[in-house]
Amino acid sequence: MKNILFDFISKYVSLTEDEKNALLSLDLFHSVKKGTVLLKEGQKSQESYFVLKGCIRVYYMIDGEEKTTAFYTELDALTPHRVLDNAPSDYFISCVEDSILLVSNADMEVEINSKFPKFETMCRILSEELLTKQQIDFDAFKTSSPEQRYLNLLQKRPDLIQRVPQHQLASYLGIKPQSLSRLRARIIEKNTG
Amino acid sequence: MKNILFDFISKYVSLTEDEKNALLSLDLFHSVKKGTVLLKEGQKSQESYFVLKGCIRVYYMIDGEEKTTAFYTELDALTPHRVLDNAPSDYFISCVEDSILLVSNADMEVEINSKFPKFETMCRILSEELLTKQQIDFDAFKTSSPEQRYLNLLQKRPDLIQRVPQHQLASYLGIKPQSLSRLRARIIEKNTG
DNA sequence: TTCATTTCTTCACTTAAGTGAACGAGTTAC
DNA sequence: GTAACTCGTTCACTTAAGTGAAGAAATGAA
Repeated sequence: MKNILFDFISKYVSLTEDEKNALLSLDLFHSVKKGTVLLKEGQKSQESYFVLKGCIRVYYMIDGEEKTTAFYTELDALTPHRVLDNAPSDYFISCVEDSILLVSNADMEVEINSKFPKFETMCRILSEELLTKQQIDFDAFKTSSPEQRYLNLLQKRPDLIQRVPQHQLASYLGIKPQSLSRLRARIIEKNTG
Repeated sequence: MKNILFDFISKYVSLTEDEKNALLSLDLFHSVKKGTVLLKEGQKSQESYFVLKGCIRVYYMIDGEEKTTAFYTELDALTPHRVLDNAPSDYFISCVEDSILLVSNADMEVEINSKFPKFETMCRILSEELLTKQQIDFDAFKTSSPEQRYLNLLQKRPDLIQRVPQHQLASYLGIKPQSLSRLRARIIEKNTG
């Protein structure tokens, strides 16, 4: 697990042994069971998550229905956006699979940033990358139909289709589970006959 | 115009007269006619835009159809995301109305940032704000139907509905102009009885 | 002004997603 | 082991968006 983390960081900044040890001393690693809810609607989100292994999910509860808006898998970082304005969350975060997460809170970030300015640099770069990815994903979603979104997902994140329940995948694509079933049948139909 | 800019900046950092003059000496202000295309698909985008007056629009050309993904109006900032990885743009930016824009390029930003570190601070805060807004908008889009999106737009940006052509608005909502007409008729029907 | 173009709406028809119900295949709990 | 639940699929029906055509209104250009 340590290696996964340090390999990831090394893409952005290089760390000394001291810095690595300082990071490890913070007790960042957490094992989380499938189904665990990390953040509930109404709570003030204090923590950021980095996925080392497994999958976590963001969803809203609207008219009694879950609406999934994002999945985070290996090497994805999730900083709840309400952290900034400190308003209570209007969504949930939960664990799709048994996962190993790196969990940090604001205090830890202040501590590590003050000791090692490198981390701030890395965070800035990461947040710019995130913004770019976000914009590209948003544009792709807006400019395509549910079927195109599904085919796109099949290309870009084929693992998700295997590891995530269909009804969560459906709402991520902006449709109902029944429609996803139909849509899949339609695609198979096209390719077979 | 100058005042609009400095009032905006003062929300983030306070500037000395020297700094204000340095900014003004850069010749940032540009008047742009309605219909002008600021960036074409295939070009490498070098410029960032800040809208002082008017409205600009981002759109993709897919199968010969324009798909509008964003409108930027007074006090909105648009930094084309491909700037970061320097790949050619896959979208267009054009002027919806006669507008007054603040246009900057990478060279200017380097110059002003090196002279006045305050600007870098402001840019970091702005980019965090932008990421948060983006995430909220994306979630709202994903979790709602075209009709809900239209009603939401009516609440949040009623001016857009007046100043933007319906067919651009329609593609922004993810539907065809005919469907937007129908949708509007349906809403009026409901409210009338 | 006049002609042409763009823009918006309406209509009839097609296609795909929403809804509610039902069923079988797993899973989980007791 | 069995009952309860979850999950995915299918079906029939409803609703809303896509499509192509047509026409009225507004806009722009010669």
